[in-house]
Amino acid sequence: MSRATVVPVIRELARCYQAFERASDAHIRRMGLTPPQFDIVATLGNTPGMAFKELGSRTLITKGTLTGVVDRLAARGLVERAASPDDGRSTIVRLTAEGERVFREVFEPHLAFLAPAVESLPECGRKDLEKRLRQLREALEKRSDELARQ
Amino acid sequence: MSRATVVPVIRELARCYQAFERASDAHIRRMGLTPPQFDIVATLGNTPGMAFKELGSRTLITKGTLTGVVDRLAARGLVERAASPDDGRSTIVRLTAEGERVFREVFEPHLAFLAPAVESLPECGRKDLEKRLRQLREALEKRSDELARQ
DNA sequence: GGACAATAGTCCTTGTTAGAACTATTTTCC
DNA sequence: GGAAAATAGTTCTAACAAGGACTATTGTCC
Repeated sequence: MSRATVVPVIRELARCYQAFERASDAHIRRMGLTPPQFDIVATLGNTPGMAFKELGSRTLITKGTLTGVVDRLAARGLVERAASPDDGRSTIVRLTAEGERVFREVFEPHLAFLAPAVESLPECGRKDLEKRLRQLREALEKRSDELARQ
Repeated sequence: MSRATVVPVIRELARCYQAFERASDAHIRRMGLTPPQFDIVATLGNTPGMAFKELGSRTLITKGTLTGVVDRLAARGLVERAASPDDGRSTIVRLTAEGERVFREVFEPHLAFLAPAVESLPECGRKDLEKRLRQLREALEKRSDELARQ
């Protein structure tokens, strides 16, 4: 019974996200970054930097992965680590001047690249979509919680 | 101008998909498979097997990655390779008897696990969501094509 | 019918991913 | 104020991911 209901929604969700990823990733790679690297640079843009912990929770990149991504960005001179003044365990990550330059060069153009697709939906369609996606997300998060509690 | 329009939709899409992935992956891993392995087993279930090429295009796993995933499933005895009778270059992948058993044990229960989340949306909400996701996907695919053509 | 382009899989490299073990620091609480 | 719990990052392992080089076949077309 559940199959006929569940599969089409999940399939469209997965296909739509994968279409987004394919378009987005291809554009990002053309600009010389990997998708997680772009995510980090975009998150750090227009901020004074932030702790690993916060950067990870904003980008949904787990700490073990984040170390490596930040290492590669640091090796390219786009970000730097600094000791936190408040907490000796914590490390602040921030864009270098070169990182700021890349951010400016890459962030808005990427949104501009995606805009035509999003704007092809009518205004009310975008609002609908946002609302339904939020509902489904909340329901899925509840399933995760229930699984974790078992 | 584009930023205020584009970001919220993309954010909800990404968050919803990631919530799906988190829930789905956690459940799949509990059943002893990785997500790509589940994808392969689910795709091969109720079929006589198929070529690498087709399996890759159905699961959106690229050939280089697929070799490794199939290797690991074969090592666990869930799938097997067979020469194609039609084309000497082609290899057929199919479930073993054990793979069929795992498919039956894992596929429907996974849908049943996801069902409560999807069914928390009203019927009309699901239809709406599917429609909007399809529209957005088509527009995103167009962006990919336009990028590739440049 | 034989050179030559196209195709199917494998292998390799670089990067991402989660999660667990580990170290160093901080917080909590008796 | 000191032991114990919690927390922040790093390191490690196994797996996935894309894409390009490579091998073996098959198809094409003069």
